[in-house]
Amino acid sequence: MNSIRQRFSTIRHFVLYGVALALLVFVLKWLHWKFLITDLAAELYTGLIAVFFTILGIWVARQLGRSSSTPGAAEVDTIPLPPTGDKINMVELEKLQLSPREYEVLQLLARGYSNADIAATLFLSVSTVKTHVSRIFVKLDVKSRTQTLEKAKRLNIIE
Amino acid sequence: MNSIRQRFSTIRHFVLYGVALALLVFVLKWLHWKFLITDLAAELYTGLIAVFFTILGIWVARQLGRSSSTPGAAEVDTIPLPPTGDKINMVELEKLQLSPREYEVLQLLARGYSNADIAATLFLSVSTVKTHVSRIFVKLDVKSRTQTLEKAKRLNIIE
DNA sequence: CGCAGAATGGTACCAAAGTATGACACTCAT
DNA sequence: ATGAGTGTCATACTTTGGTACCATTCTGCG
Repeated sequence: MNSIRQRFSTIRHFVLYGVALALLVFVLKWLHWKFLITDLAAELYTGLIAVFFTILGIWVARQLGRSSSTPGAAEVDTIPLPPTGDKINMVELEKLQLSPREYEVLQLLARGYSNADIAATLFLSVSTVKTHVSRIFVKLDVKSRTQTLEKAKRLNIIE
Repeated sequence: MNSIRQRFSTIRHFVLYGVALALLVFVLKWLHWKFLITDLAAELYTGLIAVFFTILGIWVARQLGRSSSTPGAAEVDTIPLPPTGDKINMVELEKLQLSPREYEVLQLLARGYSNADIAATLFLSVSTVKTHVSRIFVKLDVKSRTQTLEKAKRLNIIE
């Protein structure tokens, strides 16, 4: 519950969601009108709705997935992590006191992402990524991203 | 694309996907017929398609989400993950055609060593280490040491 | 309300990583 | 002996990573 509230707590998210919904209604109305004119549009109608809602579903899943992958979030909202082989060491993870955002960055870091990659993925500036990464270094007591990877792998705090 | 293939590699996935598609076609056909009878069904038609594809989108996202990582280079791996335990995957290791010295460097690299660290450990100059590392990058098809670590971990070619 | 903490972003600067290219010596098999 | 492969090292250059310091905005809490 908290994580959902947290996700949509910023104004930006509300605006984005609103715009998306408005766009959806608009497209549906337009398609509906178009649909009444010619029968050929029926297939197009179906197809477009399918594509739109598939993308919407992906987006929803990603939104939910983000909040479910944060540490310290005691309650996970309905969506459990997909069956991963080895479990993440939550004990060690809690010890590090990483913020949710920092853990997100850490996960991308562990996949070999560059700062620019992380920035692009999370829609951040490189500056912000650097800030997060630096804080991660302090909390993990390491001096480089390769050491971070090694330690994260050793502590088993990433999938 | 390859990650998708990887996801659908098991027979169970094929069966599930086939059943889902068959069900979809059936429902669509039925709804289409129903639609010709009464105009009220149009809204239901749209709604059901929307719900179905939203769920499909969520499913797709969750299938792709946890394993597909596309850093800047946008290169995809064809290698199926070997479910080996702790032993080093000699098969993959041989494929890479790393020279003995290169493998030595790789092992230190995987421990989070900097180029200077590696040079000091192996009694080499930093230049030499850089050369080795560059060749490792080419053979592993990566662009940075963090990507190297990630891939080496995934291929299970280091301890 | 005011404050702490999280998240974001910026500038400036230095260190490290990475690329490109060339060179030299050694081994080993054809 | 010749060429391929390896290992070594160098210079010059570009890119990325990392640190330090500061500012702004938003949220949660007492």
